[in-house]
Amino acid sequence: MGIGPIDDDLSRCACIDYSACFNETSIIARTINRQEEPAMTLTEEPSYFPTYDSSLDESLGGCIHKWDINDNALPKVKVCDPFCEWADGNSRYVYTVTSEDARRHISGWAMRNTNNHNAQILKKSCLGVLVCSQDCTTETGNKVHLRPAICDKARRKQIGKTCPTIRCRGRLELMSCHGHCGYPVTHFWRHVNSAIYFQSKGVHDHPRPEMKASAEARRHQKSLRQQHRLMTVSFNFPLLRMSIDIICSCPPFECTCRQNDYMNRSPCSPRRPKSHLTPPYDGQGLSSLRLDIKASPVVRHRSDSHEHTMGIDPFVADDSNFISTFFPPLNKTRHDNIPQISFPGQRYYNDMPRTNNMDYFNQFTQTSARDVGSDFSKIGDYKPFNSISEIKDCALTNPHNEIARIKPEPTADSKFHTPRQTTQKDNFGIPDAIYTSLHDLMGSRPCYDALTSHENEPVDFLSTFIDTNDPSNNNLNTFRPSQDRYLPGNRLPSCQIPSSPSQYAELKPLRRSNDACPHHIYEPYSSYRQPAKQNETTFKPYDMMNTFENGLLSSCSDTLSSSPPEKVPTTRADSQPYTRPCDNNFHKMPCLGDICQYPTTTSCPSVKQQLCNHSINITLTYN
DNA sequence: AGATGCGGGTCGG
DNA sequence: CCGACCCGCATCT
Ligand SMILES: [Zn+2]
Ligand SMILES: [Zn+2]
Repeated sequence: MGIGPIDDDLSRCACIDYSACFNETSIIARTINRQEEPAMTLTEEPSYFPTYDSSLDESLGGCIHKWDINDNALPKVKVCDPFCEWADGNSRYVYTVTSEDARRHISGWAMRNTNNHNAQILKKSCLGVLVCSQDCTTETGNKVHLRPAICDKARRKQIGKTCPTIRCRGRLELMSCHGHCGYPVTHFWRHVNSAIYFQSKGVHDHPRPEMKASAEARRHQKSLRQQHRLMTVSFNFPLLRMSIDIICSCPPFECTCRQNDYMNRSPCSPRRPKSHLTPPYDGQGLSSLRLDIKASPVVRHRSDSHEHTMGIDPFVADDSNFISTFFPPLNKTRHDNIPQISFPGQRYYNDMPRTNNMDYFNQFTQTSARDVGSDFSKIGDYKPFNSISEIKDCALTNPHNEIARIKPEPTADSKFHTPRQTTQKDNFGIPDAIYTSLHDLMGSRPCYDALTSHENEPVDFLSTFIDTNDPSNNNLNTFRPSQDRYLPGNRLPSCQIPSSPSQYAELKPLRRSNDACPHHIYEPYSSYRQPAKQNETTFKPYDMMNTFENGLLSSCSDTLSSSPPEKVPTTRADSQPYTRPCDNNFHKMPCLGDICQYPTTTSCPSVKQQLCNHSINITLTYN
C-alpha cells in the first residue's frame, strides 16, 4: 500500500518532532494516496496500515505498541510515552496517569465525544478545522485555521461568521475531517492498568486547527466585548435616567461574590445585576443619579470596541477636560493622535446652537437640576457658568459648597436633603446631580482626578470619597492623603497599613475568571503617572471620553487605564503611610488603595477579587 | 458560554 | 450487530 510508508514516517514524527514533518504538502500527498487506495472497512484497521507497527523502531520514538484499544487485556508498559498533542495516523500511546493532558484527553485536534456505547473506552472523532471561504492569508502570513467549537451549538454559530482576517470578506467554513476512510479520524482513550491508553485511527486530511489555548483566548476576548456591549448607552430624549448596576462577571455557578460583602451587596446571581447603587428616585428629593437632557433626535450609541483606550490621552492641556469630555467643542483642534469620538447624544450636541461647550454644559446642568425635583422652583435658581475656570474657581473658593450654583431653597422638608446634598464636600463646581453621578460611577477617585486639572490645587480628596457626614465614617479622619511619590503633584495617596508594612500583596492577575481583569489594573500608578511632556495638566488617569466611547463605562479596570503604562517601581516600603480605617463600613467605600495594594492578612484580597469580577453598568434611559 | 463526558436513541450497511 | 451520528443531560471551568 502506497500509503503505508508515508504514514509510518508521519506517525513516528508525531512522536518525535511532529511539526518538522507535518505540513500542507504532506497532507495533500497523503490525501491523494488515500484516494488511490481501495476501499477499506473501518474495522480492518490492522490491514489499513499493515507496516505501521512493524516499521517502528524504538529508537525512533518508542511507538512500539501493537495492541488495539479494544483488546480485552492491554499490555502493561514499563515506560510511558510523552504526551503527544498532535497524534495522527495509526498511533498508539500509553500515558501515565499523572499526565494531566492525558487525564483530560487533550488533543490539538478538535475532537468531540462520540458515543460508542462502551463506557470503558472513550471515543472521540475529529471535527476538522474552520477555514476562510476565500482562503485568505492573515497579516502574519498564516492561513485561517480556527478551531471548531466542540459544542454543536457553538460550532453552528461559528460557521458562516465573517473571517477574522482584517479586510477579508470571507466566511468561516468547516473543513470536515475524512481521515478515516471518509469518516473523521477517531481517538480512543482507555484507562486501565493504572495507565491511559490512547489510540488514533486515521490520518487527518486537513490542516491543524489553532491551539486550544488560542481558541479559548479568543473566546475570552469575545466575552469581554460582550460585556462591553452591556454598557451600551441608549439615548431617548428628553428624559434621562441614569442607574448604575454592578455587574458580576464571575463565571456562572462559580460566583465568588457571595463570599464577600463589598459595597454591601447581597449575593449575586449569575449574569444578573447584583444590586443598584442608584438610590431610588422618589420624585421628592434630589436623586443624585438622575439627569435630564432636553428633547432631541434619538441617538443610539453602540460601541463594542475599546482598542484605542490605551495610550490615548483625550485630556489635552487645557482646562476643559471634564466638560469637553462630555460635550466636546465642535471646532476644537485636537491632538492628532486623538481619535474623534462619538458619544451619547452627539447628534443632539452637534446640532445645538451655541458658541462653546459651556452652553451645553450649563444647559445640561440646569436641566439636570430641574429634573431632580418635580418642581424646579423647589430646587433653586441656576446661575450659569461662563467658563470652565469659573467652575473651578467656584470649586476652589467654595470648597464645601452644597451644590455649586444650585442653591436649594431653605426648607424644613428634609425630603429635599438627601445625604448627597447635605454632605459638605468639594464637588469641583459640578452640580451634585452630575458630580454625585460621577462620584458613584468612578468610585470617587477617578472623579476627583477628572475634575481637577492643576496639580497644585489644594484638594481634600478624602471628601470626594465618602460622605463625611455619615457617622459611620468618623474614623476616617485618620485617613489622610499622602505626599505620594508616585504622582506628580502628590495627588495620589498610597494606601498602606503602618502596622504591617511588609505584608503587601503584589496584585497579580488571578487565574480563571479573574483573568478577565486586565493586568494594568494592578498597576494603577502607572496609569496615573504622567509623561513628562504633559506637565501642564495632572489628570488623565480617568479617560471619560473613552468611557463613553466604550459604551459609557466598562469596568473599574477600564476607568483606570488611559495612558501608556509607564512602569513605576512599586516599592511600597518608602511610601507615605496613612491609616486606613478597617471597620466594616469603610470597606464598603471605594478607595484608590483598594485598587493598589492590600495587606495580605486582611480581607482585602477578596475585595481585590471583587474589583476584578465586577464591572459597572450604567443605564441611561431617555423618555 | 463552552468543554467534556455519558448515555439513549436512530440509521444505514 | 456495528459504527456513525444526533441529541439531551450533567458537570466542570
Ligand atoms: Zn478570510
Ligand atoms: Zn481530522
